[in-house]
Amino acid sequence: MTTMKEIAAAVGVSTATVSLVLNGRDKGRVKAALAEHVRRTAEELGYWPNAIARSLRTNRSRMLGFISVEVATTPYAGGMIQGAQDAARRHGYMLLTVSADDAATMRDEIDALKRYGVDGFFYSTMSNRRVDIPESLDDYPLVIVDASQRTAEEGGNDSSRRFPSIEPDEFRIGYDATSRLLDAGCRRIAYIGFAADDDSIGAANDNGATTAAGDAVDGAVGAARDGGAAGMANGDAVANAGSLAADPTVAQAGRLAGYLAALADRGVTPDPAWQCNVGTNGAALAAVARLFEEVKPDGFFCFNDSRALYVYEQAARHGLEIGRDISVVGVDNHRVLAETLSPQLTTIELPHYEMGYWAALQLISMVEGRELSVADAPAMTAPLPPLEWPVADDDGNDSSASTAPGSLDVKIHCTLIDKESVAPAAGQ
Amino acid sequence: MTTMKEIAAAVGVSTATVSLVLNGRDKGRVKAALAEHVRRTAEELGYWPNAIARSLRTNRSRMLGFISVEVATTPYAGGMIQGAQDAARRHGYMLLTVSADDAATMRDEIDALKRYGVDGFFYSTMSNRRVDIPESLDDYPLVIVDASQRTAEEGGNDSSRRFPSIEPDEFRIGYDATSRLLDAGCRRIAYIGFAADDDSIGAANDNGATTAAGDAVDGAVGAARDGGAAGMANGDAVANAGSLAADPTVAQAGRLAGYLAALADRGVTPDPAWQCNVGTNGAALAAVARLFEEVKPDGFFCFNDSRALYVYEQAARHGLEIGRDISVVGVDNHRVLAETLSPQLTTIELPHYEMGYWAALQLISMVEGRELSVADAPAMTAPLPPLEWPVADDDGNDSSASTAPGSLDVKIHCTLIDKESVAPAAGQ
DNA sequence: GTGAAAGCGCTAACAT
DNA sequence: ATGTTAGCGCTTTCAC
Repeated sequence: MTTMKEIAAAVGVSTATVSLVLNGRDKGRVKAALAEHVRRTAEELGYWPNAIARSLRTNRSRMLGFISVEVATTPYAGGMIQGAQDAARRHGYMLLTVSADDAATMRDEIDALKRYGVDGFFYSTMSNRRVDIPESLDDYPLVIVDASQRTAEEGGNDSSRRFPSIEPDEFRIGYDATSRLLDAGCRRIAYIGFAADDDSIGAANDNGATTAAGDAVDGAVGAARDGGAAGMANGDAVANAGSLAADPTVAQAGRLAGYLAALADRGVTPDPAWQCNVGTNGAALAAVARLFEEVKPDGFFCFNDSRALYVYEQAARHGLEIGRDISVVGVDNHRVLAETLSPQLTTIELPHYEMGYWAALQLISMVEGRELSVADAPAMTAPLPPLEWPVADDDGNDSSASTAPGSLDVKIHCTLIDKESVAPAAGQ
Repeated sequence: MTTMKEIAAAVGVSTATVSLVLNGRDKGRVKAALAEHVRRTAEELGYWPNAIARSLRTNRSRMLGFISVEVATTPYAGGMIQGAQDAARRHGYMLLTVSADDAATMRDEIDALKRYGVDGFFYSTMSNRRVDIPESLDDYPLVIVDASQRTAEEGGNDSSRRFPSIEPDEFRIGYDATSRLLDAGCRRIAYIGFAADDDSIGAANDNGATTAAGDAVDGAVGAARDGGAAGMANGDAVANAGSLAADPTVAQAGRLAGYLAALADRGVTPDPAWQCNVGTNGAALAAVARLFEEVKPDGFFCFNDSRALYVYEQAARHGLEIGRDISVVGVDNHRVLAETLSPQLTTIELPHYEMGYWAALQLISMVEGRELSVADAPAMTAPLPPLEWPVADDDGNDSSASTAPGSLDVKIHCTLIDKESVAPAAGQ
């Protein structure tokens, strides 16, 4: 491994000079010809800076910790990580990815990452929800991906800093999907939503509960429409305080609110019986079967593509052809299903890659204390909002951080990919 | 951040003494009482070693590079990485995960990882296949995960070292799955196999091609049965030389061979028409539909759970109940589908977590030049073979590496999870 | 403009 | 048995 010392010896200068030149700080300090000589020699000798030595000296590692909850079971985590990695690499950073499913592991992993000297953190979850950021991360630059921070009023960490986050615009997902179905002529539009498995029977399939849930979310429509995450501070979220387990309440409430708002805007009165919040497997399939038999919807908006599968199964069972007899729009959480059904299923794509990319740019700009150009982002399907975040001063005090604007929570628009699962003018 | 210097000052000894004690090298060098004092002070001051400084000094970073091809699109990569990470953490290592889909990116990522000073590499692919390890990795400890190395005879890098690898026992997957169906009483057992999308029509659905393919694989049965990967050195693999793209030939050939062998062992003569190698989406669905109509199998062994979906869809369409009218066994490549279908679909689980875990133990043992205990592996469903690999000497020469035994390719047994999709005694 | 020197936090060889 | 010293490769004053 070539070192600066060797280059210095070869050229006949000091290592200081080599360092200046190779770091581009030679402007007006080193004669151009000499600088050129140094650069050429470095090239010839195949020199690469030793990242570790540099880190020791500068106290910057150019490494970023990517903490995610439940990567192992999350098929789309890869896209997010890939996006973050691509952006990171482009700016000379490397990712240390780590997964933590419980508080103890989380603490250990954070400690480990700190000891390895990461410059900042990503904090990401398996499904969009409100999270508490561990206090031990308070002193570091951090960006939340596919989640947002629980406020103190919601029972969150009140001591904690406010961190920027990026998440899908859940309300708009529901709104766009439902609008697409309405455009196609559907009038009895079902929502196959999310319910935790242990109460998949309860919620939407029993009439009383359905109405209650419908009402609760109904009240949230106005707020959600303004881009706020109000209405998600519900009992469930609070009950799950401190837990790292899956809890897609934000996604569920947001998409449902969008669904209801779209119906309302088009003068369609939603029937609570159209809502079918299900868990997985047999019970879910049975619930969807009942929906087919009792409600006979002509359109289906599915919380995710995994749930769309139940609709496909039941359609087959009932001899209905999707894209002719009924229409289906799903949210593409799971790339696997895209592999199997993509040419058929109209989906709203969750821009995991883009969120990861954006988050990395944001994080690096925080770490380096300068704005980053978003221009070089490759193949970004979703528009990136401007980066903004108060910068730490030299003492490491992020003086203005605690007063950071709420707008740090960026909601990213997700595009609808039209496929044959939606009939031009559906009707049963 | 507390440093050794501060501890040394507080205790009144030199940093050298502190270093010895804190690294457990004080046995017979430092008085027990003093050592205890040092340890207590370190604890009180909240000391944690600075990994970067240590790395600079020791030339070991305790970081491992995890190179994977196409993580972003691979839902199960998470499990593998999780396994590797858990094992790594347990031994004080950290993972730098990186994904590369083309040769240029691969080169860049490898360079970057080297500069960050990783001690060794994982090399993993999206689906079990024969790979060439980039020559630039020849000087590092490396373990291949869910893949194996192409030999020179197969057209591989002849200059390269032989690296240990871990992969599923594909032959046995096919054998076990098919045996399970035979046990249940199935006699017309279809194989829904893998075909690249662009020729999903060609191979198994046209009679001539089917026979040819069947024959080719047939010849490989004997070899595969012995645990060798022979028969996989086929035209496809060679044609894909140097490409990083998906090419599940090993998995496809292995599972098919196992399927054929199981049938043969039970005296069932396989009909080439039973083989239905498909790609994805509409064409795949149509091919499976034809199979249902023309062949009417009573059992289905599916290359993966994604392909099992087509069977579920067609069963629904034909009013057949899975687990009563027909039986299905799939390979659980995609955890997402397990979420949706697991209580129904009998699967052979690919032990991604275990492979990652094993690979990490193997890699760390290579890095540290000592055997690692496998005893502490948590929840390993598959038995781990003993770790073995020649150790580099002090000069960094891995003298014996080039003569490493072929047994370094470890095939891991995958367990079958019985679910209701297989009828106790099926028959149509 | 350039070089000498100090030092980031740690470990290991070499004194005592 | 304990301490002293040198130095990993780099950056960064500060002299010249």
